[in-house]
Amino acid sequence: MTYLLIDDDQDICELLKEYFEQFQIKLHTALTPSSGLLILEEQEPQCIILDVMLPEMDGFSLVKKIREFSDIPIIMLTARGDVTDRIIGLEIGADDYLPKPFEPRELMARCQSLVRRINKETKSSSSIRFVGIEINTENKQVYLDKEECLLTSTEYETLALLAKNPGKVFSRDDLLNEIKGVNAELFSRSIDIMMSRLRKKLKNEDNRQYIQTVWGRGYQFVGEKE
Amino acid sequence: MTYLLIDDDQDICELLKEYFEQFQIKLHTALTPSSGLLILEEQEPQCIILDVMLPEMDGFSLVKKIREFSDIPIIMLTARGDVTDRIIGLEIGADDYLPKPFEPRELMARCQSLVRRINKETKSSSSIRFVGIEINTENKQVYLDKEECLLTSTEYETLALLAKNPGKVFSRDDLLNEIKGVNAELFSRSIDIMMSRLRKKLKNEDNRQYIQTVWGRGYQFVGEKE
DNA sequence: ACATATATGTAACAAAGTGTAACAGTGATA
DNA sequence: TATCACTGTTACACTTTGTTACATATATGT
Repeated sequence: MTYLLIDDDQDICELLKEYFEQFQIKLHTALTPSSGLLILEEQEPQCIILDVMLPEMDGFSLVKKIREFSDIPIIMLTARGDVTDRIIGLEIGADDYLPKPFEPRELMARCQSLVRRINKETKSSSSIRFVGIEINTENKQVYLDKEECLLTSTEYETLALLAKNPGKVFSRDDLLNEIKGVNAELFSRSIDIMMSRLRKKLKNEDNRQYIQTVWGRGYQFVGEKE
Repeated sequence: MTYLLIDDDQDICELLKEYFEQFQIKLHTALTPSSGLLILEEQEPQCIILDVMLPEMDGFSLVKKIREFSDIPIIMLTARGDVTDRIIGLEIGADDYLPKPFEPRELMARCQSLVRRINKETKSSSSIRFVGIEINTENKQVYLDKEECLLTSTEYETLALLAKNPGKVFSRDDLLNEIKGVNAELFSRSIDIMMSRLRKKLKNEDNRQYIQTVWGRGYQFVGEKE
């Protein structure tokens, strides 16, 4: 678990860092929005805690900026009693707020509640599900419209890798490295052949295409979330 | 939009019912947990607002009960300043709380924030829709008057980029950078050709032009919102 | 109005990337 | 050994994309 706190009060940063550590949560802290954005990119935290009053840029603008590229849960720290602040924050895209001063325990509870909810929505169980397909990563079986679909191990690994990152484009290199482990020869068509075989097996009645070619770049998984 | 309020204070129920109506939100109200559960089953609201103090059964037990069969967003109304109440609520599975007394506008903002988040996570609007065209960004398919329109990956990416920013003009540079990633050579006509091909494929019966040339500057998407 | 320079639309061609059938090699198993 | 499932190679057809070339459209100066 990694969270990010953006607050210009060094004392609060230190305090919360220690408090969160007790619960095995790594709390990265940033005193300015710009350094916060950097950490956000590098560490990919599960949750952001944000003070409304910040140097450089106020908290609302920062929320807007983050929302341009990420759906990460955001909790804002506002001045007590300032209702409009809280409403604006929520309307802009924050997920929660906490009036200052607050108890660390409450902040923790709110973070965990948010993160739990998001995690449940996204991954949760050991199955990756999209409309018409279920990929059980535990016993490595694939179901097409509830029908079991028999894949070879390579086919399964490839599909699972793609489906874990829907929309992400994997080059043939990436795939060879991820699946075969080593960097095999690049001028091989083996990936193409495997994709062809995989696609043939994944044909269901809707004629849905789960694996899509991105010309000149590789392959990607596409599917509608259930 | 349908929400459910469970509160034994008849006045608050009436007040909020009227307030929410202004925003085209149907607020069902229940004075007791048992009747609340009934409504929950029948109406399938998108969000539940719950008073902590209730007859029959306290709010926390009710949250637990609801959580046994549903992940619906729950907002709890607590007595002001009672931190433990709020923490317990969150830990048990509520998604948010609001201390009494509260402003209706804030309650509304919190509800909408929660519902928006859930909808984004699950299904809902992963499609960009305009009159006569639908761009499903999840499975990357385009429909013209409900008819599937087969685009190549470059064509799709270009269309999606333009349609995500209707009215915004993209220069050929912008497009090359966004689609190809790098800043390819500028004196190429490849974008023009692709637009030509894309336009040809996007011809529907109305002869609507979704992609418009902005002379000397680039291209933009135009479409009527449904 | 006209000429000129510059932008854009698109057909036709060329180059590169991809799909897949058919065959071949590999290793496991009986 | 024979069999079988799995994976990779070759070969060829097809798709996607970019280039050239020319027609057309727009802006600007005289």
